[in-house]
Amino acid sequence: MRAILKSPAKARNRPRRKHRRHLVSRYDPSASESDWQSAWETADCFKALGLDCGKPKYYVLEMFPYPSGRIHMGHVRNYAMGDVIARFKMAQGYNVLHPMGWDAFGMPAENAAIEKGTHPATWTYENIDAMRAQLKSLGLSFDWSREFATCDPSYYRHEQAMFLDFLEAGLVDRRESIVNWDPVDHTVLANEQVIDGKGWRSGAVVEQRALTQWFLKISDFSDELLGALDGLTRWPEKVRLMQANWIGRSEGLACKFELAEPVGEFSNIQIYTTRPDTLYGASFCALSPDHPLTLKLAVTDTELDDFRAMCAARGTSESDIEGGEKLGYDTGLFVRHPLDPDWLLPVYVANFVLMGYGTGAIFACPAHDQRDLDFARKYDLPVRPVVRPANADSKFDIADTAYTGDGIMFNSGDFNGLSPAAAREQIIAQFVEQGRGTRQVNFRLRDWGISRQRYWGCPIPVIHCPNCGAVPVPRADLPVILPEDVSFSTPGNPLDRHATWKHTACPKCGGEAVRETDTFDTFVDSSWYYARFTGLDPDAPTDRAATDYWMSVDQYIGGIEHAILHLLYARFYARAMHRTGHLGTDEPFAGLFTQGMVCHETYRDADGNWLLPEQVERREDGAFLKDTPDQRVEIGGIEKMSKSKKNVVDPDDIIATYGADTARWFMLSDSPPERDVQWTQEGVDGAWRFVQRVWRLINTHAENLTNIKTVHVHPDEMPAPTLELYRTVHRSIHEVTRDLEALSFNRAVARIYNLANELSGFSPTDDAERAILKSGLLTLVQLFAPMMPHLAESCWHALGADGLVATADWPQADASALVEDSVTLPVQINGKRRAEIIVPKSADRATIEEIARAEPKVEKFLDGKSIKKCVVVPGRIVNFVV
RNA sequence: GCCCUCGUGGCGGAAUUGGUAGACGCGACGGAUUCAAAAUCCGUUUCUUUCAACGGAGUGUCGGUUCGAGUCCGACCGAGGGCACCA
Repeated sequence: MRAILKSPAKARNRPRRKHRRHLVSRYDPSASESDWQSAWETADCFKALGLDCGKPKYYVLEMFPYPSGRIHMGHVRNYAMGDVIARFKMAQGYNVLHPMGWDAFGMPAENAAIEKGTHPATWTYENIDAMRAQLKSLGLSFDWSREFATCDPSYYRHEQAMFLDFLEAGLVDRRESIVNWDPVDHTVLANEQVIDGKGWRSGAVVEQRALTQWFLKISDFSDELLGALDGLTRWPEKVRLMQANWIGRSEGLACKFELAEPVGEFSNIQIYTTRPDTLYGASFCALSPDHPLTLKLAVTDTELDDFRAMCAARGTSESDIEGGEKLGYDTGLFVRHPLDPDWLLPVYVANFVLMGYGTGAIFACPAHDQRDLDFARKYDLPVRPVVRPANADSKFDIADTAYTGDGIMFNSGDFNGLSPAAAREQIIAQFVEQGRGTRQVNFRLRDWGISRQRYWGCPIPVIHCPNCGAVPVPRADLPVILPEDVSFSTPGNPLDRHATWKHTACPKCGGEAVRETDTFDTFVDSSWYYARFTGLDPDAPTDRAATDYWMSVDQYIGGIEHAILHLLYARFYARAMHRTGHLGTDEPFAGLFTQGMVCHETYRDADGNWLLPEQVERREDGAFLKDTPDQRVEIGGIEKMSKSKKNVVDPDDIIATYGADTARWFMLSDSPPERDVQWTQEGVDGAWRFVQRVWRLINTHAENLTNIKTVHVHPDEMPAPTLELYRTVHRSIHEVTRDLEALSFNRAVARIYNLANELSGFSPTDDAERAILKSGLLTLVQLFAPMMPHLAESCWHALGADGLVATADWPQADASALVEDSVTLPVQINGKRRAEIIVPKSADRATIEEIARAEPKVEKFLDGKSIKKCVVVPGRIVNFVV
C-alpha cells in the first residue's frame, strides 16, 4: 500500500530547510532501537532476580509460539501486551519473571520434511533462530537465559520422567478407543483435521478405527476442574463458562430396565437419565451401536451388524452435514417399565446414542426430547406427554416440537400435579430407597488421548514386551531420544519403520521387545512449560523452591482459541504435577487475559485472486492495482490476517519502515485489547506521527532543561498555570497507572496523548516553570516507556536523566494534586442540563443549592415555577424538579 | 437448535458506584507556513431547525424503574463468537 511508497524512511532522507526555528531532526528508530536493545542486554536488566531478593514476585507469561519461521502481527500484539505488563511491574518494584521459549514439536515440521526434504530438527531450529531475531528486534523484555524449545531432549526428558510418575500415580491408562484414521497417511487425525469426512492432507475418506491408545485421566478431575473455576476470578467469564460447558456436569438417575427375556448374560439394560420425571412418557429404549448388548446381538444378526457398520462409516463430521438424521434398528427385544412391570417397551439400536456417555443406553421420552421425538415420528412410536405448560389443559399434545419447558406433571400416576423438578427429586428418592437405582453425576469431559502416530513429538517412554506387556523405560535409560536417521519418503510414522530404534530388549525379562512408536500429543509439551520456566533444574522437571516462589503465573496472555484445550490440559497437568510432587499449586494461571485478533481488509483482483495489501493502491475513487493503476481492485471484508487470504502485513517490513515502537504503540492504542483490532495504514501513520511529535516536544525543550533541577515544590506554593500543569501530570500518573493495572492499554494511550497535548501547550518563562515542565516531560516519558521503550530511552537520555528508563521506578502520583479546590457542577432542570456552576469542593448541599439558584440561567428557567424538589449530589450534579 | 457477548458520530473507541454523552485517535473540512509540495502548526467536525441561540432531537427499537438511564429491568431487532446428537 501507499505506506511503503511514501515511507518515512524516504522522507527522512530528504534535505531539510535551513531556516526552521527549532531545528529538530526526526527520530530515527533504525539508528537507535538496536542501540537501546544492546544497552539493556549489557545491563542485563530483564533477568529475573533470585528467590531471596526481597521484592514481591510477578510472573508474566505470554503463550509461547510455534516456530513456524516468521512472526506475524498477532504475535506482535500478544508480546507487546505482555511486555507492557512486565516493564510496568518491574518499574513498580516487582521481581519480574518474563520468559520465552518455543512450542517446537508438531506436524508442520514433518510436512516440511515431506515437501522439502529438510529434517524436522533442522527446519525447527532454523525457524527458532529466525523468529528469535525478529522478537529481539521488537525490544521485548524477555529473560532469554531461560529460553528452551520443547523439542530439546533437555526438556522432553523431564516430560518422559513425569509421565512415568503419572503412570505410578495411576493417572495414566492404556485402552482401546475409536479414532479418526487416515488410510493414506497412516496416521490418527484429530477431529479438527477431518474436513467433510476426509483427511485434511491426503483427502482420503477417514475411517473410524479402534486403536490402543495412551490416556491421561483428566476425567478423574472433572468435578475439581469445574469447581475450581469459581476461584479463577481473574479469568474472563467467557473462558470459565466455555470450560464449564465443556466439562458438562449433569445430575440424574441411573437405573435398570429388566429385559422381558434375557439375552445370554444380559438380564437388564442399565440406563442414565437426567429426566426421571418423564418416565411415564417412556416410549422405547435405545442402545448405542457400540453397546455390549448390541455387539452380542450383532454376532448372530447380520442385518444389525450391517447397521453398525453404516453408523461407523457415517463417522465424525458427516452427521453434522446431514443435519443428524436419526436412524434406528429394531432389535425385537422388549424391556419392562420400572414403574409398571406390565408395560413393555421396544428396544432399538440408535445412531444418536453415544457409547462414551453415561451407560450407552437410554430410555426415550419423545414428548420432551427433540431427538427422541424425531426418532419416534420416523419409526411410528408412541408420543405421550407428561409435562404440560402451566396454562395448558390435559389435552396438551405434541406435534413436531418436543416440550422441554417447565410446567405441571400429568399422565404420571402419583406424580400428577407436581412440578417436574419436584417429580425428579421424588422419583430419584424412591428409586434409591427401593434399591432400584442410584443418584448419579455424569460429565461430558472424556479422558485425554495423547498417542499420536507421529515422528516429531516426545517419544512415549514405554517398551512393549510379548511376555511382560507394557513396561516403562527404566529412569536410568531416559531420555528416550528421537533417532535422527529417519526418512519421510513413505507415509506413516518413521519410528515404526526404524528397525534399530524400534527393536530393543525388554527391561524386565531381557527378551526381544519393541518400543512404543507413538509420540505425545504436542499439547502435553505446552501443559507444563510454565513450570519449567521458573527454574531449569537439569535433574528434575521442576525446581521446587523456584516453583513455590514463582507459581502461579500472575498474568497469562494469549489467544481465545486456546480457551478450552490448552487451558484445560494445563489446569489438569498442574494438578497431576501437584499430586506427584512437582508443583505446590493446582492452578497454573491466576490471571488470564485473552487478546483479540489482528484483522485487515481483504483485496481481490478481477479474476478473484487474493492480493497482498502492498499490491494495492487506495485512491479516493476506490482501490487499484499498484502495478497497473487502471485495474480496479475489489475490497472485501475485514478479516483475521491469514496467509490464505493474503491480507497480511509483515512485522519485519513495519519495523524496518517505522521501527518497533510505532508498531507496538499502534497495536496497543485505539482498540480495547480483548477485542479484534484492524490494522490500517492510517493507524500506523498516526502512531508514527505521535512518535515524531513526542521527539520534537522533548527536543525543543531539551537544551533549556538539561541543567534545570526538578526539585519538589509544594503545590500550595505554585502559581496558577504551573499548578494546572502539575495537576495534569499527576492526574495522568494516577490514571495511566490505573489503566495499566486493568490492562486497558487503549485508555492509557489516550491519557498519554492528553498529557502530551497539555505539555505541548505549556511555554515556561522562568526556571520554576522549567522545572515543572521538565518533571512533566520526564513523567510523560516514563508513562509511555512500557509501550515504546526505545523512544523512551532516547528521550530520557535527551533530557539528561540518569541511567535507563527501563530500570527507573514508576512515578508516584501526588495525592494532594488530585483533589481540586473547586469543582464544576452541571445544573439540571427536570433532568435537562441548563447551566454550570463552579463551587468549592467542600461546599455542602445547602450552599450548592444556593449558588445554583443564584445562577442567572437557572433563575431564568425557574422563574415563575414552583420547585417540587432539589437533588444535590456534591461533586456530581444539581437537579431541580419543577 | 442451545449458550454467551456486543449494538454509542463518517470510522476505532471514551464515559468511576445510575450524575455534563462523544475523551483520545483516525478521517474530513477550513486556515497558516511553502515558489509548490511533503512535513508541521492552528481551528471546525453527533444530527437538526434557511444563519445563530443559553431552540429541538440523540447511545439498535419499543416500553418500564428513577429527580436523573449509554449504564438497571422487560420485550423485540441486528451482529459476532462458542457448543452441537452428552440422554
